[in-house]
Amino acid sequence: MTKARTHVLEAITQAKEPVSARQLCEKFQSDYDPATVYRALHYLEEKGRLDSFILHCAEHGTERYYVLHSEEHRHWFHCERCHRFTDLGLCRFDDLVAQMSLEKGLAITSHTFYATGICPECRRKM
Amino acid sequence: MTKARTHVLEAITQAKEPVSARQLCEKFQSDYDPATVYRALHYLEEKGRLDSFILHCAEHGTERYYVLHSEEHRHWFHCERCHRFTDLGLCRFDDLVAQMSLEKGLAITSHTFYATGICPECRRKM
DNA sequence: TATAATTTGCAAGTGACTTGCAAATTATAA
DNA sequence: TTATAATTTGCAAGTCACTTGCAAATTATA
Repeated sequence: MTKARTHVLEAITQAKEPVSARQLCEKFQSDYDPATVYRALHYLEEKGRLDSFILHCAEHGTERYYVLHSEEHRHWFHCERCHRFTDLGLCRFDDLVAQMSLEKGLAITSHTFYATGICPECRRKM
Repeated sequence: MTKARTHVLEAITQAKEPVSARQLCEKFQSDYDPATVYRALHYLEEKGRLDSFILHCAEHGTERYYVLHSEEHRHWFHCERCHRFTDLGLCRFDDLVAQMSLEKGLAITSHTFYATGICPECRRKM
């Protein structure tokens, strides 16, 4: 592991919620080139240390977010105000997805789910 | 309605499955500038005639897809081989989403769901 | 250590849009 | 129906989130 990769992994470990590539590029802008950050993310995901997903939000556009890899499949809520994520826990859609799969004869290998709205903290401030 | 907007809306109506902006730009490349196609899509969505969502697939990257607007919230399956969509029917996640919302005190205003894998036609050809 | 293999920074390139602006359409008024 | 006002279009350039080529700098292996 090189310094860049170690630092990127540490940043994501400490975040405890999904972090976008752009956030990491900003955080490390005085240490590493964006290309290095992106390459570190690819490397870490390829090595199974990170998971990622793409989410679109009106304010930040379409970005890829990274979390530490886990065997368990989780879903996230994204706050439209503060842009922080809330863990929605382990996936509870497996039965419904299996049912859809059966109904249409599909071989569903993965699914994407996320919820958006306002988190409790932001609601309090409204 | 101008000609461009009418033609874009017709193309989406005939497709009966989500169509990407890029597909429409290609279809109309000899008739309209891509900027016009994009502007027509914004106009039609703004006027409530279209709904859209963003989906990322390995082969086509991240693109916005458009369908005719409907009051009912539906979800789609995207085939990784032929890139066609299969309608998964009306949303069945409302109860689960409400439950997540309650558990975490979130004001969930929308959610995104899509499944990916191989459709029956592509599976037959494997 | 010396040498081989890998990674990094920089700059340029991509893909999916987005925007400024003048010309062409379309809508409204007379 | 035509004059005028408002909107839309095409073109070219710009933006944003990456991606890539290549030589220099690191890191790994002998």
